[in-house]
Amino acid sequence: MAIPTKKPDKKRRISESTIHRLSLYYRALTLLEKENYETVSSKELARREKLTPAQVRKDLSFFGSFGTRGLGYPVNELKNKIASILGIDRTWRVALVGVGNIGSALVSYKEFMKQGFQIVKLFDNDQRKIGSNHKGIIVSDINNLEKELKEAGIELVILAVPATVAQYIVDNVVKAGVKAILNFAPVNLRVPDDVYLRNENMSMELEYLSFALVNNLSQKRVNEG
Amino acid sequence: MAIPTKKPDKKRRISESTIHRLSLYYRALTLLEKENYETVSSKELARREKLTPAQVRKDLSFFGSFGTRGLGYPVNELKNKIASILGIDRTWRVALVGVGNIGSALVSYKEFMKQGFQIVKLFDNDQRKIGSNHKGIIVSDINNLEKELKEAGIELVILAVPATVAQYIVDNVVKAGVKAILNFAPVNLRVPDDVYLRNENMSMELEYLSFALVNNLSQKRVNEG
DNA sequence: AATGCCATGTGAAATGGTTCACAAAACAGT
DNA sequence: ACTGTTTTGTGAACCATTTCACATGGCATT
Repeated sequence: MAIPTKKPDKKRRISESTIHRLSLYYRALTLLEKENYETVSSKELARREKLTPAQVRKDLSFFGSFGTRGLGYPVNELKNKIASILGIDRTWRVALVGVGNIGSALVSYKEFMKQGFQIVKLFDNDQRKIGSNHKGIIVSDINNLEKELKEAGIELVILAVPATVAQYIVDNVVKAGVKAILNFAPVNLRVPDDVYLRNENMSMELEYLSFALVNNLSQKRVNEG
Repeated sequence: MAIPTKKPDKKRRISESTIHRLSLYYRALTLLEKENYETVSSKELARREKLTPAQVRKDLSFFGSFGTRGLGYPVNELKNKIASILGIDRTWRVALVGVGNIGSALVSYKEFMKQGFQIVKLFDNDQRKIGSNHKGIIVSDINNLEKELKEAGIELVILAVPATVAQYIVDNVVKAGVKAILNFAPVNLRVPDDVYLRNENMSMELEYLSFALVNNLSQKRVNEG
């Protein structure tokens, strides 16, 4: 019997930071599970991801109450619950556009697969790449993007193309009805309000380190982005 | 004659978000420069990076006053000023550890070079990779890590190794006196207080998208992480 | 059944970040 | 020189997030 832990509160808006920390908790719990822990306290979870126990409890409390006072949280149960909240208790059909440096690396990136993100289509505009095989996937012609995204039932697109063509491709991805895009190009893309766009800017963290070095920061906070 | 725009205020702590936005401003200014703009308003800068004009002005005001009332900011001058704040008005000697999927991609990643991050050393533990040439750099044996990092005067290390060995390598990187590390492994690493560590977790943004899709978020904020 | 202990869940307080709103400054046109 | 227009720079107000602190609930032991 499933006991509803908390009535869903439509009013409360969950912050981006909280969601990012859920990813960290999920990672920590996966490890704890491997280490055969049955339960874990907010204190231990916090220690493992350099957070505070109060933060852990507050984050989880937005979604229900999963712990037992005096005992802590059941590792496996909490892990599953977080997976369900994040929507990674299923598989997502992902297409990757741009089989260059970054793109090729991402096809083989095992973390994606582990979390249910299955790359099932590849696209490029380079005739030498089109038709070639990457990890069992044949690279499609970018000109068939819209059609093939629809046919393959793609729900999520990863963009690893040069900044100059990114907007053009995004427009076509949107036309194909895809509602979630992860962009690696260092450019700010325009999408309609009903499409989720996130950017992964790998230079940004290097720049932060550079800033920290030249300014001799004492704060030193670990970013988990 | 250099006119000090503002007395350095040791009290004020600059937030991480502000620094990340400086990266965005820098990127926008680089483009504006190419488009031959001489000046730019906070309004236009904000529009280009999906921020508010007040935010742009506030961010910049932490570091001085660079604009002219009624006119806006001088594009080239502001760009240089931000580069100086971020510490990317120079080159950094970078080593990359782990020449696998991600590592190989990063060696060829042009954005790093553009911002002054020069990858000058590569390390791996795989005998088949040691000695091989990637973009003109010979891959060194991970066993010589500490010694070669020192010899090469490395200031910053990028870690692209499996999570299981990341801590061991970080310990050696720290021993070599490196004070800034960018970690791609999905694991929380321990470093001394005087070492800056940042994590690049590529699954995190995908998980955020997944969360957004299953929860039908209306907020939809672009993350520039 | 009662006691002691431990760790959650959560309002309230504190802190931190963003937006507002306007005075001040600079330029253009007359 | 004056007027109008524009846009900066910045305290103050507002809003969001984090931390605090403690009542509550559950387990274990006797």
